Amino acid sequence: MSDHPTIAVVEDEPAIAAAVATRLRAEGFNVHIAVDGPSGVALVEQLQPDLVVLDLMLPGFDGIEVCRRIQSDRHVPVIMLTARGNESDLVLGLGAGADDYITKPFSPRALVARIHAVLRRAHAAPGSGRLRHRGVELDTSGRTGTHDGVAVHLTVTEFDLAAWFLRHPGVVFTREQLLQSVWGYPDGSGERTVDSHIQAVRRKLGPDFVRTVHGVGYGLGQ
Amino acid sequence: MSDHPTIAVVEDEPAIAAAVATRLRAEGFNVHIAVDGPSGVALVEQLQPDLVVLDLMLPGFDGIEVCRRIQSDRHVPVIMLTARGNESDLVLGLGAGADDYITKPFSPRALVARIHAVLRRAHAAPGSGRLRHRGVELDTSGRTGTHDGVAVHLTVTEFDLAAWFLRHPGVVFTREQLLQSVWGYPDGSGERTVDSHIQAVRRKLGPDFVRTVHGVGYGLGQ
DNA sequence: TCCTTCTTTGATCAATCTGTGAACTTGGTT
DNA sequence: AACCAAGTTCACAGATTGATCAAAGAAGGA
Repeated sequence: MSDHPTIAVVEDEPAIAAAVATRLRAEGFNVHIAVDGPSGVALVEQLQPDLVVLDLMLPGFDGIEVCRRIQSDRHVPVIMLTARGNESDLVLGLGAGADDYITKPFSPRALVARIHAVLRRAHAAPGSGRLRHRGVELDTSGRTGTHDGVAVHLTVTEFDLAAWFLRHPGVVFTREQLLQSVWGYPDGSGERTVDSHIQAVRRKLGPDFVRTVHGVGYGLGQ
Repeated sequence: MSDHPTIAVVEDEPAIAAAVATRLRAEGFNVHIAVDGPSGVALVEQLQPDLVVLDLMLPGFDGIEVCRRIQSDRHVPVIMLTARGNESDLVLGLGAGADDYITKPFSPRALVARIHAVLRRAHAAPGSGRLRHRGVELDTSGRTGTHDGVAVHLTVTEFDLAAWFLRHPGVVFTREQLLQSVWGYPDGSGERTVDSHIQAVRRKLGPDFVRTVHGVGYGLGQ
C-alpha cells in the first residue's frame, strides 16, 4: 500500500462498479467493491477506507441505511450516487451523513474531482495527520515516525502496517486480514511476510508496539 | 440498524412460511424466505439478517446443520421452530447455537414476542464486540478479557469457550455439544478436554463464571 | 546498466497451547 | 455409611504457532 487512499465502492450494478473501479485505480486509488448493503457495511468496517462511494439504491438495504451504519462509530467520508436528481433522496442522503453526492449518469472525471475535493476537506480536518500511541508518533502526511522522540526511518510497508494498527486500536487482525487490508493482496500470500514486517516494526517502534495473539494474529499493543 | 430489522425465515412448509412472513411483515419486519437448508445458509450469508427463524426439520440438511454453518463466522440470533416438544431436539437446537425456540403449533403472536425478546438481547451489545457478565468482560475484537477489572490472558480456546457461554446465557451444554460448537469437532473427542479448559477459564475468570450441572454439562454461572 | 534498498520467502529453532490419562475429590443414591 | 458415577485437578508429550535469520527476488534511482 502507499499514500494512495483506499476507497470502498458499494454498487450493485456490475457495469458501473467496474467502470468506477477501473477509473479510480487508474487515478492511483486503492479500490474495493461490495455489491449490496450488508456486504458494503462489512467491507467498510473491515477495510476502514479513506472514502466510500455509495449507491443510494441497493439490494439488502439501501444506501442511506448503509451510510447510517457506517457512520455509527466514526466518520468516514461518503459520496452518494443517486439515480436521479431527486431532491428528497438527496436530502436524506446528506442527512444520513453523506459528504457529497453525484447524480447518475455521471462522468468518471466528475466523480474523481468530487473524491479529491472530499478527501481534501477530510484531510484538512484536525488530527488527520498525526497518529499517536505510547511513545510512538506517526505523521501520515510526511510518512515519518518517531519512537520516544527519536526519529526512525520506516519503509513504506512498515509505515502502513504501523499506521493500520494505530488506526484500529484494540482490534486484532489475522495475517490474512492484514495482507488484504494493508498490502491489498487477494489472499493466499505468504504469511511469513507479515511476520517479517512485524519484526521490523517492533525493532523500530519498540517490542510492545505490536501485540501477538497466539493462534490469531496481531494487534496494537495495549 | 433501522427500526425495521431484517429477518430470514427458513421453513419448507409453504403455508407456515407464508403465514409467518405475513405476520412479521405486518409487524414491520423485513422478511425473506428460504425453503431448504442449503438455500437457507446462502440466504443468511447473503442477507446478513438481524435474526433467523429456522425450522428444525428441513430438506437438504436439517436446521441444526444450518444453525451451525450460520454461526461459523459470527453470531446471528436464531429462533428454532421445533415440530414437537421433544426435549432432546430442544437441547440439540440450543446446543447448536440457537438463542430461543418455539414448538409447533405456535401462535404468530408468540413468535413475534420471542423475536422482540431475542433482538433486544442481541442489541444490548450491538456489534460493539463487548460481552459482559458479572465481573467478567470480553472484548471480541481484541480478544482480551478482564476479571473484576484486571486484564487476564486467555488462550484462543479459553476465549472462545467463555464467549460462547456469554452469548448463550442460561443455557446448559453437554460436553459433546461444546466440542461441536466451540471446537468444531465432529464428535467422539475426549471429554476431558472440555473439563481442562473449563478449569482454565474458571481459574482466570473466577470459579463461578461457569456453572456445573451434574450429569448434564456446563452453563454460564447465574 | 549497476547498485542500493526493500520485500518476500523458506528453513530452523523457540515458545506456547492443546489434548489426554490417571489420580483424586465431590455429589448423589441405596 | 458405603458405594458408584461424575467432576476436578494435574502433569506432560505432541502438535501448533511464532520468532528469527539468511538469502533470493523485485523495485527504483544514479
